[in-house]
Amino acid sequence: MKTITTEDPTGLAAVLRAAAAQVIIDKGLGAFSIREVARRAGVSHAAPGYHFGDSRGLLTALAIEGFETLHDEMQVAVSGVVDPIERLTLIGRAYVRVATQFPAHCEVIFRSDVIDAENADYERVGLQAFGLLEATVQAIADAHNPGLPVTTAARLCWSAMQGLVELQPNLARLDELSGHDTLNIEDTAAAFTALLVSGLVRHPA
Amino acid sequence: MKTITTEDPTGLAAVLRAAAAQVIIDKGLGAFSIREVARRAGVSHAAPGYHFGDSRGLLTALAIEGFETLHDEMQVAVSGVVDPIERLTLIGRAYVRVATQFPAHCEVIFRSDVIDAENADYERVGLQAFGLLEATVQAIADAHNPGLPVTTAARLCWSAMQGLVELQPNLARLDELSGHDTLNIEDTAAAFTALLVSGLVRHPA
DNA sequence: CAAGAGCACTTGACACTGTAAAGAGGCGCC
DNA sequence: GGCGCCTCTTTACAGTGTCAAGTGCTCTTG
Repeated sequence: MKTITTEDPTGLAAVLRAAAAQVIIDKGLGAFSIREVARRAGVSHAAPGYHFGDSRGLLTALAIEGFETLHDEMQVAVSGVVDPIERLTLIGRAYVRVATQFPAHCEVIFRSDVIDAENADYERVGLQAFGLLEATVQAIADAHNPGLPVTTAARLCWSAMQGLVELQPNLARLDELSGHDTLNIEDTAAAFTALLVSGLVRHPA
Repeated sequence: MKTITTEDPTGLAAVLRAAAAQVIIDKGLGAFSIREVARRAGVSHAAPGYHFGDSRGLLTALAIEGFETLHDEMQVAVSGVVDPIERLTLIGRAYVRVATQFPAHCEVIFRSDVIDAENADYERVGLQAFGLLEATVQAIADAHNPGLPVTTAARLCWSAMQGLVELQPNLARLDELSGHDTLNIEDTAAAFTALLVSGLVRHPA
């Protein structure tokens, strides 16, 4: 289990990843610059190239770290919890929490225009993380709805959480314009999960 | 009603927008270059700067066009349909259809790192598009579930669709790896809507 | 212990980028 | 006719990604 290095990373590669994340946070992915990363790490402008090939390689490494953290945090969040619906809720919360805590990593995860989405490690950790979610949805199906199309449902849950993460700035702005105060993103995720579980339509009891 | 100019745009600004979209499609947003846009439009490299200020301005213009098209297409899709659930399904289909048809525009819509998300027109057309969705969810609540938290539900729907659009390449790759064939994205959107409406859990009848 | 090999970088170079400033040409209007 | 504006072009410059070559350092091997 390897997560994002937050304190005193050893090895230049880890230092560079951390610096890259910070650059994305400070200047945005659109203004990301590999030379700026090198500058912050206190090394020559070509050092990142040695470790990661090119900027795509560096960002891919970040995406992999992000997926790993996502998987680990979701795993930790559900440990000891048996009720599958509760597990799904905790997974959703963990998802958006990681996205909030490591915005740079999560911003890069699905941006196939700047990362190498066919990287073997990327695919492996991605599958691993998605597998965790799918197993939980499967457990819900087993317990409450045998006819549920599990794969589709799991993809819907993932889409909803990723969509929430992406839309978050716009939703916050929406709240700002309309006056009501913004709901915590983790609570929004929990509210989404509740709706996903029970549906938009009230069924006859 | 103004949509994306697909044939013979008049005026350099429109030509530049169209060229920009094509550059994003061909080289990806990560490799987007304003000079390349100018080259394709057959003008000097500084011409886009005159019309849009900087690259952020150009991409913001694209995002606005995207929101407008989204709104118009969703509107057209539901015209004449009264059943709110059917309307929601059609809106979802329209959403992913537009995203497929104009990938460059939709790729840029929520990327606040490369666009100016506080642009007044951007906010206006965004609100307009979201309003259409929210009204439909409200109609569902009125007809089938008065207790539904409409705003949250509408945001969930939007998140799910945007998430689907973003995850689409990964989902397709997932299918590829596991053998089954990929479902059409529009059909996936419809399946998502069906699940959103009825929920993950089967309720006692 | 000296020679070599390989690793982890640095230096230098090049083509390309975004953006600002100044220039140029055409057009309508007083 | 001259003036000013609108629309673009030219010129310039600092910054960028990436490649090739160079540099020191360590570790191995004879």
